[in-house]
Amino acid sequence: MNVHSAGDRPIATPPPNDKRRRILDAAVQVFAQHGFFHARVTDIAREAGVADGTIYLYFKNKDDLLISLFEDRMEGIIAAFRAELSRLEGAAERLDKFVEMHLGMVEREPQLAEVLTVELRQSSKFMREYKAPRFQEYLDILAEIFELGRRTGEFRPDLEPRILKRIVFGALDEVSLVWSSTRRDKYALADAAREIRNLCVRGLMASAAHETAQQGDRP
Amino acid sequence: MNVHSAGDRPIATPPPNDKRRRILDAAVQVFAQHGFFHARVTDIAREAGVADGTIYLYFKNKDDLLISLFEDRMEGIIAAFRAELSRLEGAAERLDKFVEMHLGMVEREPQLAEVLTVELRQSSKFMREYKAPRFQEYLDILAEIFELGRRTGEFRPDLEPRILKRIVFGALDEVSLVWSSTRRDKYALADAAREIRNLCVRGLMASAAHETAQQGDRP
Amino acid sequence: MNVHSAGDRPIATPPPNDKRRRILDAAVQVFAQHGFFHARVTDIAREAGVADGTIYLYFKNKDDLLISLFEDRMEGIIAAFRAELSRLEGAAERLDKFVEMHLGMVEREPQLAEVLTVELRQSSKFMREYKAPRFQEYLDILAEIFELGRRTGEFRPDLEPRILKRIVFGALDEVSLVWSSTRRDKYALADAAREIRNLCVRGLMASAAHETAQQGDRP
Amino acid sequence: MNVHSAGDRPIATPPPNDKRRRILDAAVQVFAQHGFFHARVTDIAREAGVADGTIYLYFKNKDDLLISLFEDRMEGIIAAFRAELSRLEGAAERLDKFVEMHLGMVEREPQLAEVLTVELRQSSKFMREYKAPRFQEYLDILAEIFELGRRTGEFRPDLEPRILKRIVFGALDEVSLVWSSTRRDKYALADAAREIRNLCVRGLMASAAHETAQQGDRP
DNA sequence: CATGAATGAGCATTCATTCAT
DNA sequence: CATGAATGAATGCTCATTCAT
Repeated sequence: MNVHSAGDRPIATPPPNDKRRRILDAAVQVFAQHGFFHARVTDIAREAGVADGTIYLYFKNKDDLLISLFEDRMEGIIAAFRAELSRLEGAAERLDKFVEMHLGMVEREPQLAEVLTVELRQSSKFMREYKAPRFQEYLDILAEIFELGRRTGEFRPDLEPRILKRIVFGALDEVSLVWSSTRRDKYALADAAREIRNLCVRGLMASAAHETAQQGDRP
Repeated sequence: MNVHSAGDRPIATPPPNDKRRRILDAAVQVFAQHGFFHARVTDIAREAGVADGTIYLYFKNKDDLLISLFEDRMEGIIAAFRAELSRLEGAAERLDKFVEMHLGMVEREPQLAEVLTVELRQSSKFMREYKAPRFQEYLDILAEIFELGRRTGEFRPDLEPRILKRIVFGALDEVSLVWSSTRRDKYALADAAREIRNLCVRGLMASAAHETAQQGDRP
Repeated sequence: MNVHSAGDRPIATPPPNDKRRRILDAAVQVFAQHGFFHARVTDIAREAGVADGTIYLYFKNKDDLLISLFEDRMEGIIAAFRAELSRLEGAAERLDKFVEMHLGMVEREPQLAEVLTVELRQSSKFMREYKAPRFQEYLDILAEIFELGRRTGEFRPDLEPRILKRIVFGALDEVSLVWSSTRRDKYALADAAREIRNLCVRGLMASAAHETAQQGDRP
Repeated sequence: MNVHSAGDRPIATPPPNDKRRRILDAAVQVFAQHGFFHARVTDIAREAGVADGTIYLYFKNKDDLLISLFEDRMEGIIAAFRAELSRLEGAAERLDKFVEMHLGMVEREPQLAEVLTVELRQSSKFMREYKAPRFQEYLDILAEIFELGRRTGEFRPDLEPRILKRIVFGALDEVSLVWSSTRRDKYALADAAREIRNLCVRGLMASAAHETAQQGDRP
């Protein structure tokens, strides 16, 4: 990302926190491949090209490594999402973009997606205290979209952003999980995106039926 | 369930497969409390009131215990769902019922719900081969509802049951997870049910906006 | 062996101690196949066609089963050896016969031979107290042959039966072990018998060399 | 052995592979005392003054520890034997030396002898694949002696080194086993050595009988 | 800062033995 | 006598974490 700054200093100077980054990158790979519990710290160290002990210079313990990984990656993702969304006006447009970006990320970095998705869940079991603030923030982007839509009258006034953010995230998450675990052979993520968008915009009911559905389509 | 028949036989008759059932019940508790990985076989044994070794008379190993638990419970759930749903006509009604039953189960047996939901995911990480056939069957109930709706014209003709079943399940699952992990203080599951139903029936858009939203917004 | 007596009683009457014998037979098979330590009592029970617990009606424990097996089989062997040897006059003839019978037994019942040979050794490690009286008796048959030869002047007067019995048994045992573990492909037991006999009768030295070897070498 | 060189270097220099050697030394003691199966890895660790886990840094598992122990010790023994034997001319002299060295080793290191002898046998039961190459090499030293004697005409031309090496090893082994397990009270190993030597040189037959049997050189 | 050898707590699993039927 | 389900003590091995260099 900060590629341009590279020329400013002698090339020999390693980027600050080179090791930390390499460890995090390695952790993504290893956690994604074996799952958090079966991942060995040694394997992460080897993958990162550092000694086992080095990991403990940057992270308190294995749990902390997962948490840090999560926070670190989410920070970037949240920033990117906010930047992109801020350029759009309507709530519907933004929701579309959110869905597109979420699934795009899954498609581009399936390993990362798997860690953020699957491993987070199980970790919440044993890290009861960890509230995953970045995850909340991520969800809040969604909530804000719903708020916006409600405020501007674009969306129904009776919708509950607090709940809807979970619903939409859950849908995205499940769809991503299937896609990445089945090695993308079942359906394209683009199809999933369209289906989610359709559900949000039109619901499930047959087009004409909509308004009429409530009153008169069964004579 | 068979409460009435209880009086018919001598009380002394021990329930068939008493031990197996007690172990499974104990496993639900212990897995839910500590998570699969942190759950100790010894704890399950103690909770079940049997010796450690007894567990291995009924299950191949700890993994098999989780899988068996999953299959066993899902079987009952699937049967109950099918029975209930078969009494309803419309796809929309059935979908409503499905949502209601899923969340009702979560509310009644949060521990079981957590195991079926959270632990299954992580287990799929390390039990790559386990395809969770009962879970597929459960999802298929959803898919069948969408098929039905599409066929009868009740639902949009362009919806994809294969994807939608994942979307709706993901939504239900996420909503359940939050509810059970936050100890129900955020919102009632009934609210979540209503929100999901609304999303399915009406989508997100403001009532009038619908058709117009697509064309009218961009003159 | 006692086949003739079978007709004397109703066929239905099972031979006394039928179970005990079946268990011992099974133990030979299972011990030979897996070794004493890796042999499971359950496997012996299955092979014998009895329940696990039944074994403990006839034997104190797994160790006792091995010991009993040993005593039981050795008893028969010793009796047979004594009977056969008593019909021969000379010590050399008897030694020949002993070698022939020992290796013959190995050839006919390799499984039994393996248990008596290999498993006994390791058991002596952990059953420090067990003196294997039948084994001593077996060795004594050999010692008696040497005694006889010494007394009659057939053998050298300076030989030590106490030690020679071990030497000859060790030779037989090792040769048997190799033969049975290599699945008889290296050499025939008959060759080994001849070699042992030659060693005893002629020693290793070239025929003429004998006396001269002792004096002529050191002038 | 390298006692003199001790003064040459700073005492602080730790022997290379200190831990590995200590573990092997400890294993000899513990295996000899309890037998392979009853020996606990924990006990070996304590005896070696290392942690349990340390053993697994040097050896794959308990089996591998036994095998490594065997290979390691045999290597030294084989080298020492070859060195010593190469200084002797005749086959008979070499055979004498072999017997002397084998029993000398048993006398000096009874624990090691017991492990190499007893535990190897039982291990071959469960480590079917392990061919004990060093043991073969050890036996081959014997075979070579017989070959030499046969070639030079010192020994009978009809002897079979392949079989005789087993016979002599078996004799030595059995004699050693008894000596070490009876805590040397029965006979001195020197007696056993003499007895084996006599058997090889003169056979068992009374002197007169001997030559007369063949030709009659004693009036 | 970095290393990686050493640590040792922790746990799933086995299997000889028992005993209620 | 016979059964075989149940027991629970016993142990090999793993791997997160430390710390001397």
